[in-house]
Amino acid sequence: MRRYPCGDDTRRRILETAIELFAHLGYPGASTRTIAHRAGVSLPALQYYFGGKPGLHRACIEYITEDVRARLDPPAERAQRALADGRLTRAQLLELLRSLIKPLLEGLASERPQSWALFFARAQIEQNDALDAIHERIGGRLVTLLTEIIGRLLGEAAPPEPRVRAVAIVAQIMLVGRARPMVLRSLGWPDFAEERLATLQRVLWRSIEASLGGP
Amino acid sequence: MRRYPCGDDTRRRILETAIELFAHLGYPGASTRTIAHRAGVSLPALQYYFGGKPGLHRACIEYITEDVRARLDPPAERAQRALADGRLTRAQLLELLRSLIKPLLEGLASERPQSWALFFARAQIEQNDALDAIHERIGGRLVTLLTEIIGRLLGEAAPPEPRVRAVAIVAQIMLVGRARPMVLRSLGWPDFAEERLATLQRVLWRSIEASLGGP
DNA sequence: GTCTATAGTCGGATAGAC
DNA sequence: GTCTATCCGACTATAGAC
Repeated sequence: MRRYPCGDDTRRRILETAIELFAHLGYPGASTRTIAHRAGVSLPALQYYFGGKPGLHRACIEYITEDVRARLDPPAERAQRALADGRLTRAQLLELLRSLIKPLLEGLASERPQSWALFFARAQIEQNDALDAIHERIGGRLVTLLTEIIGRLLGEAAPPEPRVRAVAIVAQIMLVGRARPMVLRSLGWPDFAEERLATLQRVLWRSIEASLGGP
Repeated sequence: MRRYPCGDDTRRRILETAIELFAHLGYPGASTRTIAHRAGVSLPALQYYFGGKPGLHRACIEYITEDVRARLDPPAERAQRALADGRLTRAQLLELLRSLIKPLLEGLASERPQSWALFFARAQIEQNDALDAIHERIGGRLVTLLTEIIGRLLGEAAPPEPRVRAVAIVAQIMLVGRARPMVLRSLGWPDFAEERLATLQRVLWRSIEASLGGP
């Protein structure tokens, strides 16, 4: 773990600016000049802190995944313990499911200006390292947990079914972050302001619950 | 409607090459040089046929959306007529829903090499014209139809609910095309070869059906 | 109509002063 | 450690020959 004596918050500022610009302009479109300018540092500072453009991008991935992982970890551990403990009622299983889904939806939809979700979406399409990092730190564990819960909710079901359903549920939630403009257009909404987000959350949850056999 | 006396299939070849490269390298990453080279034409030919890089990209969008629209039109019109005709049983409504969803899934997942889906995904994030074209020619009508069908299936439900659910269903299906690498990794599948695609299709449909109250 | 050659712009990276 | 000034490569677009 390196220390950045004089530049710890400079580093932060560069990272957040870079995420914003990578998200809005794409990796090739966001020039190091623009990033440096908007972050209020000189061009060689990027070289100094991150070794170059690819290094900066990797650092952005780390910065984001680390944050999301931290937010997702507590409910994930709680769920894991509960599942290990033994028999759970249907209501308890649904509650576990909900506790895992809720922070994901909130985190993707409202917490950060939306740049994170866009960065996410772009990285997933453009870069392979990003995919690895996301899957390793977030996606893999989440899907495994959801699969376990769904498997119990569905009772006996052929092996791939719970996993496919878990992925489909994550997809429904991710769509808020990833396909935001398309979704807003289709819904005729201007944004995901609080009440609308709450509506979306409620409807999605009702749909998921129903797809698993109802409450 | 313009004619391209000597270059109609040249135009086609350029378009398909361009889609492939835009999809894999992104708009800024796919240089006109590379596109021209891979298509077996000279650099100025792109200028001649499409007026420049932006024009070429617009033409790609048109080429794809026109194809998808053509494939989606027959079931959409059939559904529209059926809905106008009057009372439909639950089974009939579900069958309509399925007839709209099926070509979408097949088209996105298998028909074209996957480049189309990637092009789609990129364009949706990067370009606004693409979003307009897609919504106008495909998404808007599809979501409206699904909303109508779902509204009837759900009986009385608050206004936004059927529409939100329609969008969520489209999202689940789109995920096959858009987040393909992520989905494959999460499922531990190498590809969407026939049996696996069929499994996916079956599970998704069962889940959708259940979320709307079962068969 | 289709090509070769080139102009003009902008990108990432670095050398060297402070 | 952080800056200014600069290099070199790659891109789009166009001018003009055939």
